[in-house]
Amino acid sequence: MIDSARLELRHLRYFTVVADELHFGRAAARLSLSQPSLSLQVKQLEDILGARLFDRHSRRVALTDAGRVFMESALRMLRDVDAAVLATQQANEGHTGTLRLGFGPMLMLSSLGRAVQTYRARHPSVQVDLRELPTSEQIAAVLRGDLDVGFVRDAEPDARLHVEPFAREPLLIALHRGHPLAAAKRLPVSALAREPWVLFPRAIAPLLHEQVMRLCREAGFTPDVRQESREVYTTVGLVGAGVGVTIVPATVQRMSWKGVVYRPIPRASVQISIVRAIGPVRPVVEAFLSATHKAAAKTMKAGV
Amino acid sequence: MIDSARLELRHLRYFTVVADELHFGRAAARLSLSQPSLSLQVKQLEDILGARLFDRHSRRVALTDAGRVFMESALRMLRDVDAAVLATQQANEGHTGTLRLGFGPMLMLSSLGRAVQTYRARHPSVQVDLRELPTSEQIAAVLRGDLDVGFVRDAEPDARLHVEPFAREPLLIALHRGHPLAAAKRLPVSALAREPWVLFPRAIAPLLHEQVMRLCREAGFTPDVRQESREVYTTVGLVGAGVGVTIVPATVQRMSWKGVVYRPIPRASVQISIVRAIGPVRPVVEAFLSATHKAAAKTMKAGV
DNA sequence: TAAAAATACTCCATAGGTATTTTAT
DNA sequence: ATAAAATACCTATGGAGTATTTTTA
Repeated sequence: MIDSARLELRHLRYFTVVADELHFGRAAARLSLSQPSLSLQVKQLEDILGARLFDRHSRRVALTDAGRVFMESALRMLRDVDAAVLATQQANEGHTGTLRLGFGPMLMLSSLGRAVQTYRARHPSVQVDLRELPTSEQIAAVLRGDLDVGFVRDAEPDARLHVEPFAREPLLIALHRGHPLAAAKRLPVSALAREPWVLFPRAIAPLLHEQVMRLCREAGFTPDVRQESREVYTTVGLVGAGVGVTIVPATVQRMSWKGVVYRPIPRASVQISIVRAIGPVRPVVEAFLSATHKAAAKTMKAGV
Repeated sequence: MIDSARLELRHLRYFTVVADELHFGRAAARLSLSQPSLSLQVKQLEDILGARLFDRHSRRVALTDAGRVFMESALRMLRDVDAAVLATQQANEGHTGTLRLGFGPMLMLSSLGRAVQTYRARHPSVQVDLRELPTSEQIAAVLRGDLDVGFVRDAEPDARLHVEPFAREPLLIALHRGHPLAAAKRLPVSALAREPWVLFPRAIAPLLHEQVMRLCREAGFTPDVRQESREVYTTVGLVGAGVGVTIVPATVQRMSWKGVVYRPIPRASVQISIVRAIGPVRPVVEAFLSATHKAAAKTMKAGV
């Protein structure tokens, strides 16, 4: 007689109050229920369990041994129910869960890093997985569903993706400190026309690559790329070694590499975009995005 | 909106199947339910929780983060429910709980001890509390509800108590091994007429005391009690020290005291009774009593 | 005798059914 | 075009109410 399928939380709620009051009348009042209805439900519970839970003497109600055992379980289960409801609501509001973020080279050293730190502090129950990846890999991961959000420097329009601006990052000329041009505080891009260049391959970040090319074109030359390098770290290393000059996003400055100096390029900046798959957004992601947008607005105002 | 009071186990049962199948139609079939009814109940659950649990695409159903969180809790709670029902039934059938037994001096060394050992082995989840107490204290404890069952050697009729026979215990003459009478293998009670006696006070066990007196009366004398002693252990010790002779229940022989010898008294025995409060009997007690009666019947047959 | 639970009934809220529509692939 | 969930509407089980009886201290 595995009749426990008929058991409902209602039975537990009623039972615990009766067990607490040891008086059907008072218990019924506490439950805003009539005494006969309550008696019936308790009786039904005893029937389902196949166990008597109360000893009814007309002047006194007492728990049986089985009743005491069931009372312990019932109280724990009702507590668990509340906890489960709460946990579910927390998850629904994006306060718990896992957030998988991708970001382009060194972007964690930019304002994005501060935004993530703030978010983590305010959502300690969210596990944030961070992965530094080139644009193409971020986009592939986002499309596969392996990544919730990507922060990329050169988002191309894509029908399968939702792209929105996050921040702008100035571009800088990077050159060896011992280089004759390093003497000047301000340096036009045109000054780099005759210099050997170090640059990442186009495939790594097509839009950024295009932008660098445009800057050169506007300065009246095509850069003489002597050395390609897939990693910014390597690129800057090569500049520091005097192999050539290059143009990098401003955040790279944070990694103050010995022997490399940076010079601003007025009005030249790259767009950092937030990339995610179209369609429904998980609550954790939703919460992160809204927090991030607020942070972005703040840094905008602060002018950083 | 603490609407979780509307939550029922039905919701959990339905939800877990849908979450398992990720298909409302198949889940409904597994639950022997129509698809619309199931959809409605799941919707109601989502309303109660204030959280969406499934992402419904017309060809595919997927759990949300909140749904995954709730699924874990729901499965655990349903397991707990079954466990609670089982534990309650176990308690109801007397397989768990606490059994508080009282017993007269040394009775654990008699067949009662074996009965208790057997019961413990067969009911390992029952906690058996044992207390050696004189008759009067056992009766008081049983009446207070501090003791479930008492095993006493001299149960007087009492309207507030339920008394039934458990076993009979022969009576023995106890005397010092160096005593001249110790030479005889068989010894009539009348031989003790001129001897000094050691005996417990009447209040300790009125019926047993009365029985000893009757045996002496039938042998034609009144015992000359030189020393009273409340504890059997002490009484036997005094006999061993040569202070006097006495009559004791046979179980006392088990404690083979140096210098004390025992001689049978034909046809003289004391009734060991099971004493408990009238009224409903807890399942553990019920199970113990029926086991004990079986054990008693067996030792009867075996003639021990 | 009186307090308290159990019975006997009535009612309606809602779980569940059937038929159909909507939706997204 | 079709599979699958949602919607609309209906039915009936059973939870809850009122009135009353039964029980035992």
